Amino acid sequence: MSLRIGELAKVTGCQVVTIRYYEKEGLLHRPERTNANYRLYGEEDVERLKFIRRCRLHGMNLAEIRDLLAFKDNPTVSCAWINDLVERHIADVEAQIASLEHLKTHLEALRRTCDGENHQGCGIIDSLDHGTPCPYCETWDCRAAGSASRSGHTPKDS
Amino acid sequence: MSLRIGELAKVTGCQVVTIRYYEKEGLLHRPERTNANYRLYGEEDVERLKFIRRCRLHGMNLAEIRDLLAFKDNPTVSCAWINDLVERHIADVEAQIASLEHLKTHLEALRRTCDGENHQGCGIIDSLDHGTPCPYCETWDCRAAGSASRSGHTPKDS
DNA sequence: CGTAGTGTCTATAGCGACTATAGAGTCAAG
DNA sequence: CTTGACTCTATAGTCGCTATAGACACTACG
Repeated sequence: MSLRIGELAKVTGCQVVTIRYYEKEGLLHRPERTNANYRLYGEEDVERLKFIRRCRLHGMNLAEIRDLLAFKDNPTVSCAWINDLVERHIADVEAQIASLEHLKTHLEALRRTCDGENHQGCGIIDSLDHGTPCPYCETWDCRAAGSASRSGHTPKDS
Repeated sequence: MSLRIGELAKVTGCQVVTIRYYEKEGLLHRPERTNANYRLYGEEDVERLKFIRRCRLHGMNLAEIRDLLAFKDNPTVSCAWINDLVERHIADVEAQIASLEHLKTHLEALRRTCDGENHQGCGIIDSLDHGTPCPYCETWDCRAAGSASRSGHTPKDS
């Protein structure tokens, strides 16, 4: 039961290029090759890749997944740090939610400042021009990138 | 009243390198220069940069901000698209929040699967190994990057 | 006058997790 | 023998910065 990379992609829902990328990053082992130099994967590889994808769905980054895989391959020490990892992720996710909730209230306030008729300039542009009424946000250390803040919502040096 | 780049950075809370980056990206105009080739900024530049930063805090990306600045510089057409833009951002933020809420429930379930004592292997690793009990997430099209999903939480090809 | 410290300049590379592209080789079916 | 689908490697691009290197400018101090 050997799969080529396209078949592995299909059964795991992962892109072919991403599989090669994971190999390059050391998350997946280097698989056997056919005579034509095609990669050949077995059941273990399928499970390993599924594990990786599940971790990604849980918001873990590749470095964390590398650590988890290393532990899985060789569970010598206590797994307490894995609990800590999950705890940190929960806290991080909570912070992101709070940040996004706050952003949402701002965007909703912004939307209400213009009726889209442009008879007297755009109310949204005006609001953006004159700052927000929220004292918290004036110093909001938000490094949002289209997807809003990662760093949370901490006021900085007032 | 002319500011050098470091002073502009200070009054706007923006990094010096970021200011230069915005100039390169065409968001800020090319400023005057001193004899020593130092950039010199005026009041207008301060306001323009503050506008940009406010937009970033509202989760807008640089392309969107470029459009907003172009409109501000030359508000000829209807501003209805700005309303649409804000609406889209609100929808996007809502989707992200929903996705993160869902992720949070998963992480909390995950945390409960291990007591950190490692007497019989790690429960968290086991859970990650065997998939999640949530049928929704099995096909979760989540492109999470540490900061969780951007693309939302849409089941794909069941 | 020299020098130390700070600020500025340009150009280039790195981050993370992919994604896209180019150009070549492999293989089965018609 | 050609077509098309698949695979290979290597490299560059995405986004919004951030970091680094090496050079120049300016002020203060001795």
